[in-house]
Amino acid sequence: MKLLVLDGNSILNRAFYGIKLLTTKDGRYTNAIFGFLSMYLALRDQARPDGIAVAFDVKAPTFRHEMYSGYKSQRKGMPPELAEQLPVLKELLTAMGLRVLECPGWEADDILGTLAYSCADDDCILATGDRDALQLVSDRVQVWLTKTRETMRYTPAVLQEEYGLTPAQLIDLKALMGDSSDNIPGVPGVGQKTAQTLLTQFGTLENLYANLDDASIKVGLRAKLDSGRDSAFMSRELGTIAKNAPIPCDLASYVPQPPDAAKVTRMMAELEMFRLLERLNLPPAGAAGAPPELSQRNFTEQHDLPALLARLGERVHLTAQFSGDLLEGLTIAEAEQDSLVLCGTGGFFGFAKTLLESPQPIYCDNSKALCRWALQNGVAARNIVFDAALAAYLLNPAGSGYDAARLLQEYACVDFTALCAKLENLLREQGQWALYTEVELPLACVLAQMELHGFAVDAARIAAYGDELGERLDELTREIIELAGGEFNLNSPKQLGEVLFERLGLKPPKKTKTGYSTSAEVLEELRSHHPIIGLILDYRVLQKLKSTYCDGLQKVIDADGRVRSTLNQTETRTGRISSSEPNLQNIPIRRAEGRQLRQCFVAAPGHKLVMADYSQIELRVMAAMAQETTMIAAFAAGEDIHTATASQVFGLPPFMVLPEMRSRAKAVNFGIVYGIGPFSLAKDIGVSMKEAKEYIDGYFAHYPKVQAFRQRLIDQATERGYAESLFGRRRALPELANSQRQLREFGQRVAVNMPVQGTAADIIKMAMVRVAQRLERENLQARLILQVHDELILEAPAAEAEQAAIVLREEMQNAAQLAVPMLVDVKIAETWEK
DNA sequence: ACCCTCACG
DNA sequence: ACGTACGTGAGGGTC
Repeated sequence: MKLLVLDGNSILNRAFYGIKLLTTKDGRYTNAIFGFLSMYLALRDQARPDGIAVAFDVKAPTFRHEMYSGYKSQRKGMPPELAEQLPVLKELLTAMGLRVLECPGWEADDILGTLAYSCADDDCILATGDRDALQLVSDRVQVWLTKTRETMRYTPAVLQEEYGLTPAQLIDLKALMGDSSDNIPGVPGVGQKTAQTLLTQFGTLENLYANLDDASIKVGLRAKLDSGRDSAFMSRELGTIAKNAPIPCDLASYVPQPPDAAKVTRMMAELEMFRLLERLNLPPAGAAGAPPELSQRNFTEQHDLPALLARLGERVHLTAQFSGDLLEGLTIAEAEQDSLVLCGTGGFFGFAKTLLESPQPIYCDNSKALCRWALQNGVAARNIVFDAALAAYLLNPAGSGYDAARLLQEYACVDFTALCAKLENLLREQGQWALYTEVELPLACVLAQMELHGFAVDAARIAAYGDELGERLDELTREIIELAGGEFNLNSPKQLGEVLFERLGLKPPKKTKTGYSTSAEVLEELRSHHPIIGLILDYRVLQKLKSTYCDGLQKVIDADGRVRSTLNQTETRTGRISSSEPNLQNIPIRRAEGRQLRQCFVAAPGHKLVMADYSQIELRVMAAMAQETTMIAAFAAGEDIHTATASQVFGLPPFMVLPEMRSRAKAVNFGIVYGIGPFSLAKDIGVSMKEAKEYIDGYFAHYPKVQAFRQRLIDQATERGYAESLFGRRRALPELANSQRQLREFGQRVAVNMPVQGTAADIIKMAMVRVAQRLERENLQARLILQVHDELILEAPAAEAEQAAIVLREEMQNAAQLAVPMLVDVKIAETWEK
């Protein structure tokens, strides 16, 4: 049998802090209960257990308090908003027929441990938000670590991969590190990295201490370990989860009882959780009908593919289920019928390959993931003709998610086949079909290839730079604390604000919603008032570089020395691509200190980076769309557009434009695209609002078509309810009809900005598709590896670099024919910095 | 989750 | 009186 055990307190806590505080009409807090139940339902559906137990802590002291008087002594009680939800949840779970376990003198952890231990011949899943439970993992026991967004499933193999340790060694790991939240002492100054290395080398705490004189342990570390010996062993005892809590170990007694439907319904109605009530499969409380769902038949055995394909007819509609890079299942939809779910059992790979390579057009819901899988597995998936997520994104880029289940509800379709048909019709009706088939759909496969290819990094150099920053930060921290006259956490804006504006008595120039602002802008104003300010500004810069870039990047370097970002195609409201985990679109460049990081992004041995960026793409797009002849002429003549603008606005010939004038004109040029006003322009370039207004007026006087264009965009968007790029990308703008002036004005700025930013996004996307196609056509080895909004980076064998540069330039310049030339700067180098 | 801050285009 | 320039993602702190 399979047992699911939930760590009630841990999951409730996650839910409470992970979800915004909500109250019912009569003022009862429900967020934690809601979050808990959502998580429970998700866990139940994924685990499909036979038995379920929910374990809670009780307030009474435990055996750990007897062992160690300081144990959790500083722990704060739970906030009242959470405390009031706890008894309600327990009552509800009991009414649902679930076994709620509490055991005075024992923590919920120990109940988990005991049940896991009881499952000698059964499968057990422990669901908790607490990493401590990982020590319980075994061949039969999985720990599902619930984070707010996702659940990580831990098996011994996953543990080995992540920590390089066995479950039992995790106890020793914690013993060395200590646990400040439990107030458990470890060896002071030993961090996770050090502890991991020691345990990998020595296996256990005992063995480590038996070999403390081993030459591989540095002197300082040895002294730390030696003086922390008692703490470490004490900590291990406290951190070991018990397996003998006095609870029933008869697993059959955990099979859920029939729920008290009336009581559950009443309680859930009082908590105003009607949707969740439906998901519990109890009689509904009177409200709303259930959303349409795919009903499914499960097929785990191998199938007769030709017969299936024949039955499906011309088109194959499928949704794919991935677990990381692993294709776990394919759900094949048949119109007006139940869907077929095929899972990864024997013969599944061959089945999936044949299906994806079959000549029938494939309609899917995540073509990028499918392309990735195909590329990784030597499968030629050339027939993907439709991606529901991409279609829905083009129809509405402001959606909160584009998975098939969500879209089925949103578009009120009975099955995936119907959904695809509906989305296709809408795209055609709205004139977005070309953008869809010629840009977004082929781009998905290009992005898949880019994600897989990754960007090579010089790991040693990142590490060395991180260390250097660490030393400089330590030094700065010392100086700042000394000037501040006492310890505080200078990563905390709240504490920093208190130090600056209360302890040191500086005048706060600006407040945020929640307190004093300590942004760089504010600090810059205060720079001359106290020597600490300059140091804090320096600290901020270095801290950002170290934490986000040095430390952050090092965490995600793959074994082959490359970083692989996720390139999100359905994320932004303007049509841009975004990059995450890691974000490679915001690697520093503007300051010298940050630019060093770009030197860490390199071409693989024997290769070169070929980098190209569009010069002023958004301004060119705007000039072309506005048909502003003066500006178009300046671009056509190859003039420096900021100097040309300054020359217009200041009424001087270009050679008389001073650097100051050019930089002001540049600020106006940028600002115009964002719908800037005098206030912000004044702030940006440090002039009076009056002067800023004169610049803007002067700008429009010399570029009247730009002003007319802006007005036209606003009028059109207001009339139609959406803004639109040159190639038909849309963004709905309900803000334009809002009664609040502030929101309306925001809508107007977006109505101007989106068509410009969106058109630029369209163009570089077209370029990416063209580049990828041409590289393939010309049998070049060069590959796209990154896009940064107006920049494309290729990695090419050194011998191919020149040719790749030509391809890149031509395809980018010719991606779209506008009334202005698209100028592209191309560079070939070893690193991203040059 | 949300805020603040800051990195990029 | 209030807010005031678009689009992102990540880290750290706090609730």
